[in-house]
Amino acid sequence: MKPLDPLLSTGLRLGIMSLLIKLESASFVYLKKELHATQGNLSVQLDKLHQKGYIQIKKAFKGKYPQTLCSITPLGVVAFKEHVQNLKNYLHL
Amino acid sequence: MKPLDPLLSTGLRLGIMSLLIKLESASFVYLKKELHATQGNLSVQLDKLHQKGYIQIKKAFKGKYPQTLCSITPLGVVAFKEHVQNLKNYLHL
DNA sequence: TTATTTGGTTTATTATATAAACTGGTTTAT
DNA sequence: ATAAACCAGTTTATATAATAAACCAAATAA
Repeated sequence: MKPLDPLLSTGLRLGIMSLLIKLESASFVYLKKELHATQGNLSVQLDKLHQKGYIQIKKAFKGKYPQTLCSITPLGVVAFKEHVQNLKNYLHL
Repeated sequence: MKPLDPLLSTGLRLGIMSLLIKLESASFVYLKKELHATQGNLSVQLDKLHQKGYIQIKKAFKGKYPQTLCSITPLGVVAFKEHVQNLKNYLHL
């Protein structure tokens, strides 16, 4: 039984990665609504994923409002897929 | 996306449940070796699973040494299976 | 113009995980 | 017989993480 990546073990961070691997890009606001997350928590968890190089963050403006756009990195894709493979051993799938 | 059960999100606790749902009974020592866990950590995590009613703990003696035997409860089985179903949405399985 | 809303970040609090130290007893070596 | 090492854990302390609360800056509405 291989140890699991703690960065992908919490619901919120796994949710972020789960969405980003499908969508390839999502805004802060979208993630917040989709994952029922608070702003503060989402901000912090995005930061952690970013610091580990799992996601990329681009800041821009949508009209007059700021917008934070997130996308998964190649490293993030690998980490997510490995995590899924690993989890299968735990879940008996 | 339903929120995930935090009690089943960490590697060690998920590992414990994963083994117990297969074996229906395992000793402290066996779990420790199988999951590469420290005694202290394993002790604490078993307690948490027990307090939530996910596992049962029996203390006995094996020869002259004490032995802690763990088994999953019906509630634990349900929780584990629901967690697996939930996770599938995150993992795209 | 002063509230309220949007889109966040930062800081503080709470909870969690892990490691270190301790307990209680057994076996082995001296 | 006594000390040292080992077995099977628990308790406590410390480090890390998750969450909530407070804050910031600008835009819009009343």
